[in-house]
Amino acid sequence: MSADIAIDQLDEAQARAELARLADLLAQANAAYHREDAPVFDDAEYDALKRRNAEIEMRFPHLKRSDSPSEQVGAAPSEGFGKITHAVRMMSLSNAFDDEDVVEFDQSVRKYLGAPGEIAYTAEPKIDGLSLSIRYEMGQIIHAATRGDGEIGENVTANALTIADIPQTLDGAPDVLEVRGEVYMSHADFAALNARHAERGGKTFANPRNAAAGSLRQLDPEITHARPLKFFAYSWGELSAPLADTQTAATRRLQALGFQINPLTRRFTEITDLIAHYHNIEAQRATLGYDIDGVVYKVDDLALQRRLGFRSTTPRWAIAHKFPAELAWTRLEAIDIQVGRTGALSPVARLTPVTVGGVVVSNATLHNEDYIAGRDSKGGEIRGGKDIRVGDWVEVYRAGDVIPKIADVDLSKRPDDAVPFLYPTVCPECGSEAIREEGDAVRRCSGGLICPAQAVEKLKHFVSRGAFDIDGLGAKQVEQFYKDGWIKEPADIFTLRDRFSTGLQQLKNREGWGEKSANSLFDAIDVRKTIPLAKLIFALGIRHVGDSSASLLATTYGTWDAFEAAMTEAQIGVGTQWEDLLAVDGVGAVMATSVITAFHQEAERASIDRLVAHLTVVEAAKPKNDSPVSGKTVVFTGTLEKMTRAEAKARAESLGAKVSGSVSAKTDLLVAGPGAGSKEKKARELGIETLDEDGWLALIGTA
DNA sequence: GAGCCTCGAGTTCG
DNA sequence: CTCGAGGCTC
Repeated sequence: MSADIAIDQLDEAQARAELARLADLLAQANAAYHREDAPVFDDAEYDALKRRNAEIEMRFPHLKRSDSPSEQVGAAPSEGFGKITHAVRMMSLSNAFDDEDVVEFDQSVRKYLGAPGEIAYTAEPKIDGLSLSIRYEMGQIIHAATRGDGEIGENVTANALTIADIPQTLDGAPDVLEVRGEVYMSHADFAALNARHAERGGKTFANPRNAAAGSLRQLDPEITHARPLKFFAYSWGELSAPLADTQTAATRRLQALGFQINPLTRRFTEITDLIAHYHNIEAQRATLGYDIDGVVYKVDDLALQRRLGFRSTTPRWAIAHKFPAELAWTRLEAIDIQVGRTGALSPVARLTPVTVGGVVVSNATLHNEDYIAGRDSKGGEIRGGKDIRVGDWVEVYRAGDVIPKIADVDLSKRPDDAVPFLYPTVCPECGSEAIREEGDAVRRCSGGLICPAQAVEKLKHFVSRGAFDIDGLGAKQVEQFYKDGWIKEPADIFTLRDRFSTGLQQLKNREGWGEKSANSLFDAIDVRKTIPLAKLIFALGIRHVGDSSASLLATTYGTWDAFEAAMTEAQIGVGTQWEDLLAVDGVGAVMATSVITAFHQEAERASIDRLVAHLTVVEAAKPKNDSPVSGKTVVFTGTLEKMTRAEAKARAESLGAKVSGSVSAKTDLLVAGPGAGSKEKKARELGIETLDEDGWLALIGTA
């Protein structure tokens, strides 16, 4: 059989046939494995097939099949890359900008754990590349995904396979292992790559990070193969068995499996030592041979990491201590005012283009009125109280290496005729009065939907990701349609097809629009006529109601009819509807007022009604959580010995319980430690179930 | 009332 | 990514 032919003796036709055969076999094997019935092959056989497949692909990259087994999981990417949902979310890290932030980090860890004694931390350079998660099952690489938004990343398996630092098979790994780390390019390789490109007259990359990102996201793996990418492992996602008890041991284990671990990783028990190591690494920055942008500290003990857990997007047990940002001087040419969806006037600095941290910056945010004036919103000084004037020389940096901001003003170079910036009190877009509420940092246009800028921004929000997300109808198209007078409010989107049976002709005549694209736009719009309640509420763009609050409202009220009826009947500050709204955990008076107002203002309400008439709104599912405490209100009292309050609360909430501070008739369960007093007495009077700490831990299954 | 945490709304460039 | 502010806890 062809399986016996050595790979380097295969001709093209044989290779093609062999790849087809392997794809078929491995697909069967995967199906069997995932159904957990009798595996077709044992591990060693599977392993050998997978390796053979990869090796043939390596030799004949152009023969690689679209359904290649090396890219298993998820749909075959038809356009660009397929998506992969991370089994375990890829978190980001919170940042420390100075030594004091690091001390505070340590204090918050200790406070959360409650007098834990000595705590060891690891410190490692933060590589400036892009993060990658690589999944292995039974020692075989299954897929590799970029971080994406943390939940869903892009399938770059074929490209990851070409990186020498990424093993294709692992010996002695847990059955399921997701290895996480950073893909990067060394300075030397970056320079050589750019030199090669320049020679051929091609475009060069601005910095190693862009080169690494551009290389990993090549659609043709052969190109990626020719790019010298490297990989450091530092973390993991899903695991079928623990790697070790500590961060240090776990990364050593990854090293033993064949991954590169950064050699400057150390373990310390004193914060002063962490900070000393930070400065040590900083001193070596120029000679490392690759870009780093800080040092990451992690609690070493994985049991403590587990106890500390996560905030919404960041772990409590790690922090990135960033190096000071790169700075550059340039001239401020103008200050423009943009008007946002809520009417907020935001100033933007137009700069003489300047390179900062490897990219050319020509705009920078100026935040608000006070920032320009050199005051913070409480009247204190920022930037030494220097105001910013058009014509000034300003020092620019990229906050978080992303958003350009102004750090300083050089008064010695200020032109004699420079005058303080006069912040407009009238909306530059519609001429309505722009009002700054007492105690508010932003000035807002009072024009509402009369203001074209607000109307357009609201429409852009309506079609954005997370809201209606209509394929082919992005910010640009919305702007154009608004200018044409075809779409003035969200409801107009859903009558486009009908109203433009004649207009289609016009649409087709416009550049970039053929009959096909116009029809696919209309189809994409029709698809979204059925919309989940949460997305609809979010799409309305009510101030103070974002993604998360919209979901909250949706699950609280369940249906559009219930929500709409409640908001219509509700009165601000009084009545049962108001009380019900405020009883929702996470809704306060400000948000409640904002929502109710939207449903009571005539024009806005009419617009909402016109929109909803076109839609089928999908009921919001009640959050189902089958933990024994989900939906229960729990109160903790007395001294907890195995966990701190914050920890107990976070754990209970992650299981779907609501944690309250005081016992009332609504309380379902009291957890009382030693020293419990009046709360326990009250619970007894009310006949509320009471448990001690061990009873609670047993109940939630972590005794 | 202060202090945390989370969310919302703003922003840049490739 | 950051700032400001809303909401909740102590």
